[in-house]
Amino acid sequence: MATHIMNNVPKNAVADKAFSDLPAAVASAIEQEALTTTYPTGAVLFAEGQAPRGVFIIRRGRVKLSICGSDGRTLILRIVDSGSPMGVAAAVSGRQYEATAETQEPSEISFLRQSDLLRLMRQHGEFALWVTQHISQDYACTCREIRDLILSDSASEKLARLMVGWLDQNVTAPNPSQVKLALTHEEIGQMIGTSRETVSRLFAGFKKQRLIQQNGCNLVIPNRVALESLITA
Amino acid sequence: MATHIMNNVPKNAVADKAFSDLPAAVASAIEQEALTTTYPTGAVLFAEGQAPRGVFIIRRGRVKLSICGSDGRTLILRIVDSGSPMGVAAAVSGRQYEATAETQEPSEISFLRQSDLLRLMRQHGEFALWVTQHISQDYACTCREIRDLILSDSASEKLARLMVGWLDQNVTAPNPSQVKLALTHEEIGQMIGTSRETVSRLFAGFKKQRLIQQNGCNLVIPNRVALESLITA
DNA sequence: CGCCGTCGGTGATTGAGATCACACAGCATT
DNA sequence: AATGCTGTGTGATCTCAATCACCGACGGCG
Repeated sequence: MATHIMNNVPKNAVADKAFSDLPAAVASAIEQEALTTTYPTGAVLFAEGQAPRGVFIIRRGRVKLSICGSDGRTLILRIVDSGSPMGVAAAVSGRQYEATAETQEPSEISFLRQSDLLRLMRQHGEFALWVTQHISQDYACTCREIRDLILSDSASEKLARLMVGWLDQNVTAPNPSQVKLALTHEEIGQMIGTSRETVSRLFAGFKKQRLIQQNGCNLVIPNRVALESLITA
Repeated sequence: MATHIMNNVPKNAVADKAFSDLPAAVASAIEQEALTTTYPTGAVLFAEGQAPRGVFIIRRGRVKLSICGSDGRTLILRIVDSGSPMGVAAAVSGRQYEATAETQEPSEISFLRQSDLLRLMRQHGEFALWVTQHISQDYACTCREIRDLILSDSASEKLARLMVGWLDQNVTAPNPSQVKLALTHEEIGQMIGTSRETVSRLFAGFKKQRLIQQNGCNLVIPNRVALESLITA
C-alpha cells in the first residue's frame, strides 16, 4: 500500500492493516475524509443512547465497549483494539448507539462522518462489504457473549471462559500461558456479569486449586486444560 | 402446494415490501437468483455452528432464532417475521452461523447463495448498504437483548420487559392492549433466561395483581404503566 | 374408550451468589 | 506523617429462582 499517500497519519504499520484489504483508491479516499485525533485515557467516544455522528476507527490504543442498565450496573461487551471500526451499526442504521465506547489507554482514533461513510459505501461496493464484514464480526462476538453469559449459570464457569479467551488472544505472545492483567476485579465482574466480591473469591479459589498464579499484574495459567474442564461441567 | 407458481413472480404484497427501498434493477436481480421454497413448522433453516451457505429471506411466516449452551439449555434471541433476511452476518463474514433458525409456522422463504450475495453486494453499493442496515438492526436487537437479560436480575422484571416489548410491536393492531400468545411458558422462559416453573409462577402473580388477564391464547394487558413500573424498580 | 404426549400449576427444598460490613494494602498528594 | 483514594480479601446473612416432585388438563391417535 502507498504509505506516502497518508496525510496526517504516522507511518504506524498497525494503522495500515485496517485498510490493507481494500482497493488503494478507496483507502486513500477514507484517509482524506477521516479526522485523526489522539485521546487520553477515559475519553468517551460515544455513549449509549446518543444519536450517531459517525464511525471511529482505532489506529492505536484500546477501547472499552460497554452497556449499562437502568440500575447503574455495567456490562463490558468487549475490549476493542487497533484496526477496528466502532459504532458502525449505529452510523449505518441511523439508530442510536447501543453501547458506550471509552478509551482504556491513550489512543489514536480516526473519525469518519456518517454522511461520508454512507456515500463511500454507496460508491464503493468493496468498501461497503468491508464495513459489513466488520459489523458481522461484532454481531458474532455479541452472540458469543450472550452464550457465555446465559448458558453458564455458575460464575466460576464464566470466569474460566473469560480466561480461556485471554489465552486464545495470547497465542502469538512469547509466553502464551502468561497474561497481563489490565483489569480490576470490578471490571472483570462487569465482563462476566457478577459482583466484584465474587470475582475476588473465585480468584482465591482458583489459586488454591493451583489453576492460576499471580504476581503483580501478571497472571500465569499453567494448566489450560484444567481450566477448560470447569467449562464443560 | 403450488410452489412452481410462486417461483419467479410472487404476487404477494408483503413479499415485495422487503425490496421496496432498492432500485428495481437490484430487486429483480435478487428475484432471479433466489430460490423460494415453502417450509413446514419446525424446519431448521440453519443451525448454530454450521458453515454458512447463504442467506434466507422470509417472505411469509415466522422464524425462531435461538442459541444453545453446552448444557443443552436454549435462549431464544428473537422471533423474526416476514421481510427480514436471516444469516446475513455468517454469510458475509464466512464464519459459522451463530444461532439456529427454525420455522415456527409454515413459511415461505427465499434462499440466496453466499457467492451470489457477495457478488450482488460488490456490484450494487445500494444493495450492500441495505444488507448492512439489516445486520445493524440485528446487532442493535442483540445488544438490547443483552441489556434486558443482564441488567435486570429479578425475573419479574425480565418478563415485564418482554411483555412491554410485545405491546410495542402491537401498536398498529385494532386492540393494542391485547396480545396473541403464541408461545409456551417453556419458550417464554427461554426468551428471558428463566425456568418454565418461574414463568408459571410469575404469570400467576401478575394475574393476582391484575396486571394481566388471560383467556385462551389471548393476553390482555390493561395497564401498561403498572407493568413498566416493575421495570424501573 | 384408554393411553400417551405436551403443557400448565404449585409445593418444598436448596444453593449460589448478591449484599452489607468491615479490614487492610498500596500509592499519590499535601 | 497524615490523609485520602482505589483496589482487594473475607466473613455473615439473606434472597431469589433453580430444581425436584408431583398432579391435573387438554388433545390426539391407536
